[in-house]
Amino acid sequence: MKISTEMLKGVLEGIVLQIISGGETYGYEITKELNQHGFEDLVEGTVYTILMRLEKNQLVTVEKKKSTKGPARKFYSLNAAGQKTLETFWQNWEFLDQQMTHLKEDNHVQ
Amino acid sequence: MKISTEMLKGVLEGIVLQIISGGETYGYEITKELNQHGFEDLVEGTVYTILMRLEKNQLVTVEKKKSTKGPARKFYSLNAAGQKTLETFWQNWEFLDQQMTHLKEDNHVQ
DNA sequence: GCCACTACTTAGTTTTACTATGTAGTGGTA
DNA sequence: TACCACTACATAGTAAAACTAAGTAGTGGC
Repeated sequence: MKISTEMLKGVLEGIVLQIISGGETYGYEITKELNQHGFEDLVEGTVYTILMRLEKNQLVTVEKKKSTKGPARKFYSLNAAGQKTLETFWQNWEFLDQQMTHLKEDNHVQ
Repeated sequence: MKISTEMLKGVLEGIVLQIISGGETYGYEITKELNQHGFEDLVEGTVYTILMRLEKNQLVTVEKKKSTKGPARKFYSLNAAGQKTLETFWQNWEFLDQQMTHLKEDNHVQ
């Protein structure tokens, strides 16, 4: 099973924030992690554009570190604004989740 | 609480399908119903574009009926393809929901 | 006659993710 | 040492979906 790409809009940014909140990480690793957790078709390009957006919106701090396996990695961490945004994201998600549950149950005629 | 608009992309079409599956209805009514169920900021224009997409994609049948309160209403019903799409939508939603739950629990460091 | 409410339509914009491609560093191996 | 696989980041252009904003039109009440 894979997730329809349109359904991810507005959710993917929160997902990436959540992963970063679990500990300093970088784009390539985030992509691999998501690929192994249901987001099979997600490619690097998508993750990098999100990371750049997060940086532009000042939700993360970035630190470049050398790797033994390739080019230098850009490690991302959440700052206070990022934490706040993440909390708001989960509140929104939970609210939407509730509405969807109601919608399905209330409206289920059959 | 209102739902962030970006989070709705790809979800709203399923929501509208679900509402129609509960019984023949029309755009204006769907809008009002959603406005009263957490989707406060949703406006008619958005619903109508979705309805036209559903019609274009042949997921619904349309019947025009006179109203005593204004212009004629366009009543929508799901056809077989619409039912199928709705089922797939809920499967996708549930899968995403599960992934989100895992993501939040597995990754929750604090 | 005007207004509120009902009801549908649509052109243009914004946001977000995808497609596709490119650049570059490291280590293994033939 | 030349090549390849893998690691790692960047970005221009496109597509999809919802929003903004404005319009048209019918009905009944005051």
